[in-house]
Amino acid sequence: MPPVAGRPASATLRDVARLAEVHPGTVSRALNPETRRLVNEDTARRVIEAAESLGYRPNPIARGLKTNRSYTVGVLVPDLTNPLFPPIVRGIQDRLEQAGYTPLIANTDNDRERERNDFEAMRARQVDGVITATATLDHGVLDEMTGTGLPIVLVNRRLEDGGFSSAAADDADGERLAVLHLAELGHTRIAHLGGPQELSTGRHRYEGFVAGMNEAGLAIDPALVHFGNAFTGPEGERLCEALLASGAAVTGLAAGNDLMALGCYDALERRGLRCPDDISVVGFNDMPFSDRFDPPLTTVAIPHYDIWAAAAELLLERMLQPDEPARAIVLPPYLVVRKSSRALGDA
Amino acid sequence: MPPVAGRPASATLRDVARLAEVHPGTVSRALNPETRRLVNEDTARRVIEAAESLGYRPNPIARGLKTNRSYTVGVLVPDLTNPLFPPIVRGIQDRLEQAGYTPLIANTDNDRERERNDFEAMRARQVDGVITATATLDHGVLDEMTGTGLPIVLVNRRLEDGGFSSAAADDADGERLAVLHLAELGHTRIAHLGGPQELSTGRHRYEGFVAGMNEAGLAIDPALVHFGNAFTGPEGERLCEALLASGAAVTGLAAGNDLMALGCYDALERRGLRCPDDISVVGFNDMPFSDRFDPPLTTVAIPHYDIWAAAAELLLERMLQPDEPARAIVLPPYLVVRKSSRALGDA
DNA sequence: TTGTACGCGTTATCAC
DNA sequence: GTGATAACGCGTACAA
Repeated sequence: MPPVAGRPASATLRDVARLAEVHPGTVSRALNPETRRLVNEDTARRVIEAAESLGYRPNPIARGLKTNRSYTVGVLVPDLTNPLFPPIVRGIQDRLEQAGYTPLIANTDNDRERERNDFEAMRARQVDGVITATATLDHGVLDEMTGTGLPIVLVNRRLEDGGFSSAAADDADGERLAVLHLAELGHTRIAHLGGPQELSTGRHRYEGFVAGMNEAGLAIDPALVHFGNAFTGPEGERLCEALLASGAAVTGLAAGNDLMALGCYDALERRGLRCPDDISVVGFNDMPFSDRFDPPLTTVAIPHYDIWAAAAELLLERMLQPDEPARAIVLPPYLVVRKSSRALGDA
Repeated sequence: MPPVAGRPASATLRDVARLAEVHPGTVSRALNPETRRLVNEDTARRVIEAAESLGYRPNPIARGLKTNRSYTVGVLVPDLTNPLFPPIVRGIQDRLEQAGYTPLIANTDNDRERERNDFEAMRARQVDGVITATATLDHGVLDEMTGTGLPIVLVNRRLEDGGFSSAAADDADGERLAVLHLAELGHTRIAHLGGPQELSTGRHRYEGFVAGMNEAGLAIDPALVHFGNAFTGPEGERLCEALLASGAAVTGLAAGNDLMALGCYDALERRGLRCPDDISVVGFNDMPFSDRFDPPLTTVAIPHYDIWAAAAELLLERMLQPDEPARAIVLPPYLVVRKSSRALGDA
């Protein structure tokens, strides 16, 4: 024996059987709601009482060995410290727990290698399904995932081809709302400092930007459109810095997300510009505390909790009926106007 | 068979054995680093090759059934959406994963019932240990936990009696720093709007407040000391509101934590008072984005990541050597001065 | 050095 | 309606 401690022994099916004076098989049937009807009511009651008096808890490990299911699902998140994700994890957890599943959460750190590792670790833990929101996910990893035959649900990103179920906000429509908001305020020189275009999120928001500009009858100046390598504050700062340095005339800024918008705040401040007096900024996500920033951020809100509840729902669906076709759920975003945007010339 | 899908069949020990033309037992030995020395080098190599070619992954479920260990640890967190916790979860995860453990994370929502449920669910999943930071944890639940014999580590709270290991910041010293900072700025009418006194966190911070006041040679006015029922924004707002309504003269405010400080901002604003012009506010925790608030919050920072890394370390310790005495690790906090505090009369 | 055999706790499939 | 038995995948005494 290695010098490691096991867990304290706890009551097993057999212990209950002994106490109730029935066969272990009967105990199994009596305790499982699915099969309880197969057993005499009195016997069942006796078994249940015995189980309770012993504080019996079925061992999911043993059960999993037999049923080939772990009642565990993996949740891949790029970065838990991004305030965007915790509410999300909550949504998933709430729904899954109530269906008897336990989520296994992993930070991929937007690192491909870690992503692959985490996925493998989850497979090894016999997860029954995976929900993933990792950003760097390329087709390589996804193909690998598909190959495993595991039910998988994508969150916040959609794949046109693959047979993945997905739950996401309508990013394009959200960005469109942001642009129209700026246009209504009289802005015409509107920039888009977006996220990576390899990500559906980044691409759709850019498409929404284009759509909004067209709808408002505004021309898109290529000099005002730039894409970052990540949806982070530093990237937003870098992009904004470059934009300002270029001397381009800008009065409105549609950032890829709230973190990038925050980065823009920093760049503006460094240049002695003020938001919204000199430049209006609109974010995306309505992340927690965005109402607390200085100035409070005008942003596009998306129903995070709902998205993840939907993702959990989709996963349950696919785990129960793997042969049904994949579904894509798209939820509507909405604009939250705060103090980082104001009418042009309204200083 | 119920209408549920199992996981796709994957290679088992036996498959590897067949391919390598040895007995399954030999495969087990060859693949386990601990026992590899018992097997012929050539055979081992053949086995390993076979395993790789089949993409074999040992089934932790089966392994756990045998070894009575799951290589899984539970992490109980009060509220993942409090930005305080995610970095923390990261710290734990990083350390545990590198030791081969997978964390099982649960939100207790500061709800006793949920807390108990989550703990039970973890026990059922055969976790090898538990790290808990839940606030409402009373002795009842803790006793129950002790009764199970599971290795348990407390985070951010210490229990004088129980034989629990714990990792926490020196809350008292932190609050002392906050008070001394205000005193140095010339404030003499300093209030403490603290958290629940049933929690060691709340109590220690109050003690630190008292210590700091004494050290600064200031009198403590009971009318300026109030405790909330929770470490939340609304509670901070309620307390501050009441304090202001009482007409007490105050110029400095030491809040129970950053969230409560934020609540104070709201109460001040509603009364037409300005921070720091009229009242200086100091928070606790230096939670993410506290530098982004309006005004940026002066607060006591604690080494979150370190605390949780330490917690992970302690848990590993206790899992490997359950008979060693429990240890309490206390880490030093430090002050982060921003714009929510200023010298008295310096408006 | 390797094979054998059993058991971990549970469920499924038979009999009875 | 219930009992007996095998099997899930792996680890490990014990025998060879």
